[in-house]
Amino acid sequence: MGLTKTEIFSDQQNRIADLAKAFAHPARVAILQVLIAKKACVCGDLVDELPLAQPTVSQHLKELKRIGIIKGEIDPPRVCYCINETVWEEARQTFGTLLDSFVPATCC
Amino acid sequence: MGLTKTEIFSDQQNRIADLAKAFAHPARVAILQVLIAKKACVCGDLVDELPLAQPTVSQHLKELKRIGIIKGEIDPPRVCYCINETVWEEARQTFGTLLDSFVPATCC
DNA sequence: TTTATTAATCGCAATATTACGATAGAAAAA
DNA sequence: TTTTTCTATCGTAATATTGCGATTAATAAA
Repeated sequence: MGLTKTEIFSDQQNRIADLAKAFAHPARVAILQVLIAKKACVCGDLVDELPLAQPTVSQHLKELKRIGIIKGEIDPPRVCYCINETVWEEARQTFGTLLDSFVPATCC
Repeated sequence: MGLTKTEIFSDQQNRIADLAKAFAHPARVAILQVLIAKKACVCGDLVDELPLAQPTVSQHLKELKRIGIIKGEIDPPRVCYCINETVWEEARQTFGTLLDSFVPATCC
């Protein structure tokens, strides 16, 4: 089917999954790392930094914007992208809480 | 194409992406949460806990095993799944480091 | 106005993912 | 041995994702 049954999971579970998608592709990881490294926001130099075609980069940027973890400021003819501090913090909290919720115990 | 060009990204970037995939689907988030909640490892009750068919759950478990974040001990006819402490810690470190690497600055 | 520059979008092709019914396999229980 | 129980795998269908060439849109520059 390829259709995730989002309606049968909690909002929290769906949000975690969405936030994780921001990091679930190496190109998006690379994009985020570049945005972090260049403290100021990088514009279309992203295309130069990455071994991907411009439309492909643009598509990943769109996905990251959909998730909310980056934002783009239009400064024609360029667009300036940067990390969305609020959502980044949400991700930090979310994954922090989730990853800290496991307490090792004797198991299998 | 649908084919991620893994070879053009670093091992680190590919590993981050893979670890993120463990959390990038609400069903897998749910599975991991169940495994954490039942301190001991849960067997096939996962199917009862989740609103998904048994083959679907099995497929998600396979993906989680591929990533390494869970392990399954065969105890016929059951299989006992649990969090792989080592890989979970790797994820904690990985996402911790990544998410802490962003320092807010004046931007767009 | 014409020409660059930059980035989004369209359209397509290829592959991946998600889901599940049906089936198979493996071992315990009857 | 037959049956039951549990889980993996197969096969299939539907949708999603990834990637890119070509095009478009928007603005600045010439």
